[in-house]
Amino acid sequence: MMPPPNVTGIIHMGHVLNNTLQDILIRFKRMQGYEVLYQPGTDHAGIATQNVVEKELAKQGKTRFEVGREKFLEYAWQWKETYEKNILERLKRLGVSADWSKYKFTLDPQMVQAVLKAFVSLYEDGLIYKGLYIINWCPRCGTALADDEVEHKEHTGHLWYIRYPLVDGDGDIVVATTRPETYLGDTAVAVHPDDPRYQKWIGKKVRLPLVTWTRKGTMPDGTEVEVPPEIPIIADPRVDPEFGTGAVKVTPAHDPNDYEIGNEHGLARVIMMTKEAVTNENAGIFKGLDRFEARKKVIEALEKEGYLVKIEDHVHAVGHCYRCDTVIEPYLSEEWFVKMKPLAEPAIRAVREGKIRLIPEYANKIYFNWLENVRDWCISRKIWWGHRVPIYTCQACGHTTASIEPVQTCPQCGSDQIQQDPDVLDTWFSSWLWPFSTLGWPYETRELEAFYPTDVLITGWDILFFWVARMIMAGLRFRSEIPFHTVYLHGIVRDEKRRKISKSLGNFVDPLEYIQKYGADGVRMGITLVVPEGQDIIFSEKRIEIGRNFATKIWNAARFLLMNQDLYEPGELTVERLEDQWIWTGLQETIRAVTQGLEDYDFNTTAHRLLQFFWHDFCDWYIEAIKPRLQTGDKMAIRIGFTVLERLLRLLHPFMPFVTEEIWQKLPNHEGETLMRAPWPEPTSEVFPEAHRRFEFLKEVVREVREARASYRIAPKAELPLYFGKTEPWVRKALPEMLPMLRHLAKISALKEDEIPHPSTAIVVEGQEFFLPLPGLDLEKERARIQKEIVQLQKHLAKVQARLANPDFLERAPAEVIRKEEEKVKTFEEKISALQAHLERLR
RNA sequence: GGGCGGAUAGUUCAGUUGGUGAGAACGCGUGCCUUACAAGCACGAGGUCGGUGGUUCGAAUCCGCCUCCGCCCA
Repeated sequence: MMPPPNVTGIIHMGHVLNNTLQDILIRFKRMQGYEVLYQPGTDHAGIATQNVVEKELAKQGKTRFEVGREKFLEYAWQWKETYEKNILERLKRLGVSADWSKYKFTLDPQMVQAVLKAFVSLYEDGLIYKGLYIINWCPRCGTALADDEVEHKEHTGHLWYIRYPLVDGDGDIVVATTRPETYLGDTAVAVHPDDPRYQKWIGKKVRLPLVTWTRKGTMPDGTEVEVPPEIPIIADPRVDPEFGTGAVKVTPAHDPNDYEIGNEHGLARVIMMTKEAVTNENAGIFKGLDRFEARKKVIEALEKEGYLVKIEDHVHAVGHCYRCDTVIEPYLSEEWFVKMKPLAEPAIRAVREGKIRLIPEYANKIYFNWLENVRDWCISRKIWWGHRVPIYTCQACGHTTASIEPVQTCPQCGSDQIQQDPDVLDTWFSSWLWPFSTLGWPYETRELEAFYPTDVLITGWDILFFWVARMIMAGLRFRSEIPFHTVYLHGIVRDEKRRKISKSLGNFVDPLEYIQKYGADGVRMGITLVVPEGQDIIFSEKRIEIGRNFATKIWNAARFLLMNQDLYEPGELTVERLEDQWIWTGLQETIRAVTQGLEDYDFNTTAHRLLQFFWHDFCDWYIEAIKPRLQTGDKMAIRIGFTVLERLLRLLHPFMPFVTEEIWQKLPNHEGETLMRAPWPEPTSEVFPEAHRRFEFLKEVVREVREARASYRIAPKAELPLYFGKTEPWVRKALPEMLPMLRHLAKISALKEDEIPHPSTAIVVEGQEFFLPLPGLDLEKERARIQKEIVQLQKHLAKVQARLANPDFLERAPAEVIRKEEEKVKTFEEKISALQAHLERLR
């Protein structure tokens, strides 16, 4: 199931990451033979889309109110068509193998039915209610936001200390506030009940400075009242005595905390600004000012009249609209809410009981922490683009109905004066139904039967609460079943400076550009190679360069083998030679590890493992090792080469579908029509651990020879003989067979026995001794080098010996560990004595 | 204020249940156009594993405290 991108805009690297991971899983499962459904779609993104369309209109000098609701929605649909095309094109270019015939948009007629059904059902169950509450109001978007749509940012502001004179008698009380302008809406001053400083003040009254007019307010029970400038001092335990002076102003209509306090103490709510954040009648002489302007004017006036005691710098969190970044105004407004407690409990249980697994595991804690403290969900938005609230109110008798079908006549009084609620629903109110609405719900379809519950959700951390938690609630509520058994959460894609990607920062790059420059495979592999589990991704173009380079490497390796295609004849594999047994064994391990890695959602490690094996085992060693055989027309070498390549292409296909398919089509030994549907490889039991070990030994010898050649500046093309020193019989038997390989890989001309060349350098691998003759060797330098190495080895040896000399270690460490340590001693000692012997020889 | 992460090579990150002589990629240095690949090949340099105390025969790994960074919720 694809998390639907917002149809508002263009997709970015976050979507690329998200869809790449999903597609890897989908292709993997498809090759394993499962019937897979990769369900695509897009989201109408209410506020976001409304914003961009409004901006478009503004360019033409119009507002949405001038064009009207119907016309505005036409514009919005046009917008959707354009961007939808744009998004789908990019996903397809990335190679996303979704079932495009099942594409859904959250405002499709059937999706609308789903929303209506969900709303009415919750309403009838008493879980949806309307109320006048403090909500987060975005004055720019002109709508309420849910709590989690507000972004809190640290902001260095001020703490203003204002003096409120006592009504009876002398003296005054000083309150500290971060939002002085709202004092015009104050209806009390509160102190902590135990605060000794203010005991005698409780119950008295103070007068709001400069306020000479009567303000209009509403009591918690709804009755309208006139509020005088004289306000009471009350005691409430919510007041923090440490904050400011310990006395705070109470503004129930403009602060969520004060709202609570006001309810408890029966305080009036005085709204002092409009929904556009401009001061209203209640602001008296300050009426008609923008909120920030009002703050300035209020401060000026208070200071002039001597009511301002002092100003301090103060850092505090300020809420911002997550869509337009405007400062949020806590505001009293009539909105629709969903009761969350009854929905949250089953959702908590599903995860706690392990029915749903969150990856990474620590996401559980965050999930529980949020759900256990969840607050009711404000779902109405005062915008037009979205699912309209299906509430119908009779203008005649006031009866309200929630209905799926439009209501024409009032079921109570029969009047046809019916008005539908003008608000639309929060976008997430449609997306939380996504796992089953995309399968046809509220209708019982074949898809719903076959694919619900779904299996895996892959999505970003940032929408764990917005979306994931709510989908779990909705699934359990409306389908009585969890929506998916696994949720994989990935991080946010950031730039090199760890900033979020956004157009306004100028660090946004259209993924299409990357795809054009590095190929879809390069982009996919590049991002997979850098995605850590659960953490943010630091992305830079360099990363996909690696993916692109790997794709090129695959292509070149395949090209090389195909160059030798003439040698190929189909037939049984005879895996006999050391290098063949080595690569074959490695392949089986790789198949096992990749399969397991994908089963475990370990994308990053698996991608690295594949790259490592293909590039640094298959290309760097195996292909190089068989080159001499190919020159002599060895048919088994090419047969095994193609077989290994063919298996690797299958393993790589989920990650890099394009190159792998292209090469696979060219291979002489592929079976079937398309790699996409080729069966996933199974490891065979035929492995050769002993051969594997010996080839690793050979590699080490080659590396040591190369190192010696490099450090003594032997001409790259000059061939040297390699002399056996003290070696075990198998080495003397195996290496002559390997001579063509040694010649090709290490420029060894011949293997010689039973004599030690002089001067020469010693090579000791696993206790086996070799000598490389170096005619012009600087004996002094060489001795110094060997001496240095001996000292190093002795240091390590001493450490291990000390460990073995410790009786506690011998007594308590497991036998296996002790054995390993003893082996180390042997290896070190062997190497040291070999080097010392060589040192003698160089005298 | 509450919750959750992170700190390992110049950079981005791996390091399974404690048993390593601490790894990779990029970057850096040196040498190579070796008839698949310079988007490449070979070789190399580079780390007191944030600090501190503890548990242990043994700690990058487990526990306590501290410092710094990030995220989420109030």
